[in-house]
Parts: sequence; C-alpha cells; structure tokens
Amino acid sequence: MEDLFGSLLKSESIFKNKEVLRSSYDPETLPHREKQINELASILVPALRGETPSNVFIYGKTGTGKTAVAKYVGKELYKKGEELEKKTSFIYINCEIVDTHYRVLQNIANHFIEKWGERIPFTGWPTDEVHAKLKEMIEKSGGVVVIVLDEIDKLKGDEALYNLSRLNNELKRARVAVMGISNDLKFTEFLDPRVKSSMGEENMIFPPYNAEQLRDILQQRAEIGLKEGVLEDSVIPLCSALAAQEHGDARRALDLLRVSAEIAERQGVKISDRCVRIAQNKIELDRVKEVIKTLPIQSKLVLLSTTLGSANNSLTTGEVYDIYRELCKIGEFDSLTQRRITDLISELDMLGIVTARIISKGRYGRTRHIQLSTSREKVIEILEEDDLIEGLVDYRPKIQERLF
DNA sequence: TGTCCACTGGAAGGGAGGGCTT
DNA sequence: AAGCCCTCCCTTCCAGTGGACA
Repeated sequence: MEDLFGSLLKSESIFKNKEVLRSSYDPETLPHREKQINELASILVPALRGETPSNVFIYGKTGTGKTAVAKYVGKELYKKGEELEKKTSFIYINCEIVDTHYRVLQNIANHFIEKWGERIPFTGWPTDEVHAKLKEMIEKSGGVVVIVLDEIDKLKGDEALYNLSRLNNELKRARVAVMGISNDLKFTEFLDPRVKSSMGEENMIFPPYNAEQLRDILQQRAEIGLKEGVLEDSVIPLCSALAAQEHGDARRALDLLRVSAEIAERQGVKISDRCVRIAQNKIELDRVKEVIKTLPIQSKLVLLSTTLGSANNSLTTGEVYDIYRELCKIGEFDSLTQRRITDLISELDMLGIVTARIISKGRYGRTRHIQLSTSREKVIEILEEDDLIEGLVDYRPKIQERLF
C-alpha cells in the first residue's frame, strides 16, 4: 500500500487523449457535416466584404453537430478576417446559462472588455443602459459582429432578440448578425412577429446522424483518443447503433464510448460490448443522481412525497400534495401552495425523474397521474444523502393506510 | 344533455436578495 | 446610506376543461 498511486499509474492507460472523446472537444474536421459547413459559410461570407450577413436560425436535435459547426465556421471566419484585415468578431453565448435579456447584452458587451477596459456588472444597471453601452462598444470596435445564441429557446422573453435585431438600425460603423441555435423546431412560432421576420432570414436544419455516420465519427475520435488494439471490433458499431436509436445523438455516442473505455480501463480489459452495456446504465444513473442531488429542498420534498406514495403506483396531484403537507409538518418546513407544487411537479417531469400525465376522471375531475421514472430504492438512496431530508424517508404517509 | 369535479396553467404582483450609483 | 434595477421564488386569483355520471 506504500505506493498506491504509483502502481495504478504503472498499469497502462488505454487513452491517448481522453478529451478527444468528449462532446465538448472541437475536432479538426467534422465528418458528414460538409454540406452544412458550406451553407453556413456562404451565409456568413458577406462579413468578409464588410456587408451585413443575414441572420440565421439553425435547428436540429441534440448531438447533431449544430454547435460544433457554428463554432468551426466562426473560427474560420475570424481567421480569414484577420488575414484580410477585415474586422470580424465572433461571440458565442449559451442561453441555457445566460438566459435573460440583461445578461445576454451584458455578456456580449463584456466580450469587448479587454479592448475597452469597461466592465458591466451581473446585475444593477438598467437594461437600456447596458444596451446603450453595448452599442457604443460595438460601434467603437467596428466591423461585423457575429453573435451566436446557442439553445436560444431557453432565453426568457424575446426582448433580447428584439433589441439585437434592431441594433443594426442604430449602428453606423459596425454591423451585427445573429445566429440562433435551437433544438425546438416550433420555437419561432411563439416569437414576436417583428423579431421572427428579422431573425429568420435564413433557416438551416441539421438532420440526425444515422448509425453509419456515427460510426465514422467515433472511428475518427477513437483513432486520436484511444491507443491501438484496445478496442474490440464490435464496440464502435454497437455504440453507434445505440445512439442512432436515440435520435442520432453524437454526444450520446461519444459518452458511451468514453465511459465504456473508462470501465474497461478500470477492469484492465479490452473494451467490449459488455462494457458498453454497463456504460449505458451508468450514464443514465449518473444523470438521475446528479439531477436529484442538485434539486432545491422543496423539489426534493415533492419527489420524496411521490416516492413514499408510489407503493400504490401513480398518484394524483392532490395526493402528492397531501403527503407533501404531512412531510412539511413533521420536518418543520414551510409548505408551499398547491399551485406552486404543480409547477415543481412539472419541473420534475421535464427533468425526466417522474412522469406526469394529465388525465380526466370525468365526474371525478381532471388531474395528473404522477409516477417515478426510476427505481424507488435508488431515489430513496440518493435523497437520504441530504441531511435535511434523511429523517423523513422512512415516514409512512397516512394516505397509504387509507388505500390499503 | 348538461353538470360538475379536481384540478391545470396563465396573469399579475409581492418581496427578498443580489447588485449598481450617488 | 438611500435610491434604483433585475431576477427568482412564491402567492393569489381565476378562467378553462375532459369526460363520467345523472
């Protein structure tokens, strides 16, 4: 035991470079996306002539290469701009993280910080003021600014889009083009018509990868990321096939391969189909675990209520709420209103931890049927780790007595 | 055929908590 | 310190609804 890590280090790693097998890695080439790259480049090329490119919307499911293509083209555009001494800026924003009007403007403005040494705080300023400052900065910087809003459907309200779309009317020395990326095809339906027409000048749809294409992608990454001879031949086709079933998600395929490799490495074996199967379970469980662990306390209570009541299959909103009230009383938590709990249940549903289906029982009203989507034991196990809840997991809700 | 249950989910708004400027 | 501003979480109020039942 003297040299714990020494001996572990000596056992040889099967990775050449693990980062390559992550979906966040930006590869040199993007197989099977040549067409999209060319199309996007031809939309953006006016920037290099100092003209305003059209705004673009890019649609496609998760893991279809939208972000990778956008970043790739952006990088090339910037390079070419430097070369031709045509000023172009490329700003990437993920709206899942930066999700409000204010913060989007703030983020774009802060892109210019290094040059102008001004800093806009997280909060505090009136939004118009940030807008004015941003305009001033872009004007000073000049040239064409391409702004990518990834996961644009996560953006709250369309004021940010409206403001960005009319920015060009206010600028003299600079131009702005917006590229929106979304996996929701119906996203634009709910937009303000003014925004819709100005933003959706060009539309691109990224099709899912099929199993064969996923295989090429994995093959390419495996060659750079893994050492030779550590992979059984059937593994890549299996990962591709599994991910293809899941709407052709390349991110999923890469995760599968990477986690399989980690499992194989730990067991000191070649990567086999068995590793892939284990990896598949592990990925799902890790996801659920992570989501539950980071839930706010009130959501945990709602989840616990569902779990405790779910011995008798699905529960209605009212039943969950009753149990929740009992738990709050015992645990001395403030209890929220049923309206609020409805929202928390919807959130849990969207996170894939419970399934909540609206059903009508006719004479006996309309409600949701709520059910856990993962195993009861696992959920309890994870919830138990929370000190605040620990004592409640063994509670037997009154409603159960009623039902038995 | 109409009634009526047990909710659903939108709208509006309050207030705490973060931060700014002056 | 006071006076703003923005965001998040939550409450209050309420119109709307699918379908079993009388």
